[in-house]
Amino acid sequence: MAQAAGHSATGARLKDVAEAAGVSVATASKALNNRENVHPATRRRVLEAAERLSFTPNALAQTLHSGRSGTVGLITHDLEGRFSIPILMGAEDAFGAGKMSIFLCDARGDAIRQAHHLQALLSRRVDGLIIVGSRTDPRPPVTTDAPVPVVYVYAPSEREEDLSFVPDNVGAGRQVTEHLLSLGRRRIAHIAGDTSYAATHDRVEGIIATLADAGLELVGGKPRFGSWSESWGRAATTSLLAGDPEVDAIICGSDQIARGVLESLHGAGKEVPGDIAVASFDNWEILATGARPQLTSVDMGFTALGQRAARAIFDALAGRHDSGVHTEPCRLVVRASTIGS
Amino acid sequence: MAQAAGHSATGARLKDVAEAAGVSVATASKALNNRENVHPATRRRVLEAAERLSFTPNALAQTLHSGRSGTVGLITHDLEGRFSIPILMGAEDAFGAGKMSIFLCDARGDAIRQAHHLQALLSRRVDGLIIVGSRTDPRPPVTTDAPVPVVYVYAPSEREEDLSFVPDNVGAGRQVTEHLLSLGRRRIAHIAGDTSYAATHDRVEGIIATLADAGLELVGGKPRFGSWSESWGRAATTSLLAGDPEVDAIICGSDQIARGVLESLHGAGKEVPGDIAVASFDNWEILATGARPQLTSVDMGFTALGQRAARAIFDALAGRHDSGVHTEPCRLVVRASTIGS
DNA sequence: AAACATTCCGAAATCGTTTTCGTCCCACGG
DNA sequence: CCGTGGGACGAAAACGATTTCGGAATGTTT
Repeated sequence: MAQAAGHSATGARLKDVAEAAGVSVATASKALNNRENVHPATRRRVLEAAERLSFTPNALAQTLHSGRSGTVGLITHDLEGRFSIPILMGAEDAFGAGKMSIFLCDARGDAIRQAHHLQALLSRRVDGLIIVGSRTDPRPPVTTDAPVPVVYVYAPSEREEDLSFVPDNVGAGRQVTEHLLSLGRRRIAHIAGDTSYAATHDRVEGIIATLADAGLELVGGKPRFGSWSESWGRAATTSLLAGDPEVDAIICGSDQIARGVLESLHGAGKEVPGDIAVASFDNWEILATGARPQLTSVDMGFTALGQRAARAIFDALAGRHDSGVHTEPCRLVVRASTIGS
Repeated sequence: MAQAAGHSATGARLKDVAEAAGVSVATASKALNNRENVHPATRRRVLEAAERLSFTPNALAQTLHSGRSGTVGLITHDLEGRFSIPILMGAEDAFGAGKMSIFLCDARGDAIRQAHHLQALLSRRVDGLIIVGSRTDPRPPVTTDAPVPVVYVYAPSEREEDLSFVPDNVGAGRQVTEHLLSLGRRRIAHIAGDTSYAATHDRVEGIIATLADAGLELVGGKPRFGSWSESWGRAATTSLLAGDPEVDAIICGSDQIARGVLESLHGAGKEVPGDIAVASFDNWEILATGARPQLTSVDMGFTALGQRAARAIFDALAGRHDSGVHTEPCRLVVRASTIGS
């Protein structure tokens, strides 16, 4: 039991460095932090000692003293990491390499778990919080009186005073529609996703508005709502071709739906994009580039969202507060399903 | 500049609670931590005060004093979060709700970034480290003298003294082969993934050994190596059918490959699983359940790996050290691509 | 040589918590 | 009535770093 755990040597403390260099801890601290009033020779001795002992400052003690931990918490509700990993990476980038570390916690859509993680993060004195939702519908704020800046990503907060960043789904709908129109497609159908999602309706809005600007409307008059699945894509395509065989482009609510659509079109003997062009949303690489032909898809820009969130926290920390729901532009990635070779 | 930042109220400190309750901080601490020698009435007063001020102990100060942070670091090299998120969730589960928090950092396969994250985590005094690789090939240890227990997951460390947990790819190959044999399939082919991956060869080993036990060998005599892509699945299937048209089952190196295989089989007019059964590895839900028919696939058990890693860190913290590469069993998930309705 | 300005350095306070010792007071037995 | 034991509480020392402020040593003027 009381055996030597071996790991007791938690590394050198500043005190050890100071002793090795023959100075006080105060001087050692100043030397290491490039404070003034330290003799060059002394500084050198301290630096050497620190190097020799491979000294690493205890970030906890630093935080305790300064009140800043150089840490932000990221609470996600995204079970697959589909959103959170790119957002995490974007945030890490924006925080400049090494200046900040990110605590990622998975709340799994559970309010209890979320509350627990929130309190754990705050008690570790994170300097900011990023909350990632799993859908773009507004959600209740995670707290109303956090002592640090909070930024919502993907799912905006219902509170106006809060700051949120979401992808521009309406714009995404516009972009993909304009792309198809520019290719000369005029009989465009939309096989949408789950109608309970705000993202679904935003995309529809962008699509319909763009068509209207061109004096057109959707084939069949309205979108076909269903679910975010390949099987829905297959089923919808079958019924679409039966009812409106002259369609020349299909916008799909997601890459998954598009995969089903492609399969059905292939089975029906339709050429893509020769007979019918196919485009979708999400740009989920594994699905979009695995498809045949590869899918034209709108990238939702998760990395950019993460960067925006990180910068917003930086700004808030500097006293520049912001609020409201900000939309971030998406990016159309054109592949062979719309402009075949 | 020097304007009130607004967030100065970092919450109540123990000192505030003590004053509100009319006791010393020492007594307040004892009351909150259920130490003895505190009068019940006093304890009640303290608890009420803490409640009223919504007091949250500063975990940093606690860690500084106790040396235990209740935190583990998870450094991942998995860009997509495909492995790390399930592993993270498994670890969180094993650490009992709320006892431990997990710091997730993405090193993106970059040694510099990894070193930086390592030092950041250690300086925050994590109690343990979990290192997640992106492939099962042995990798150089992240450090040789960490002051805390380190566990490698998915990619094992090259050092024998280190502790690693990896999925049992050989066993996975066995399981899927036995499944097909039990269904009466005898002419089994294997369209494998990238030959540079250790996982590829482990799976091949399991498959060939199991076939040998049954007095069989692979159709074509050996696996067909390629890449982890749908297009490879399509291409390999075409050449396979041309050379060995009597094949009655195909084991695919990944779900992605399987998707390509299914598509080619469909195009060739083969029924799945009527004419040919298809099975694969990874059980990537989005791919496996979206396929038609849905894919029988071997789940690599990431969550279980995360749990094992967490328990190992717990054990090491308790003085029970372990080492070597431990394999964790995988789980065959049977779907329609092998046992059609 | 005295007065003064410069450097350079160290003692001590601070951050918020836990824990170890005292100290105080009350009740009890002798 | 006095000594004693023990329960309740508080002062203070950790934990490891930063920062303020005062003091010592050196150098520069008259």
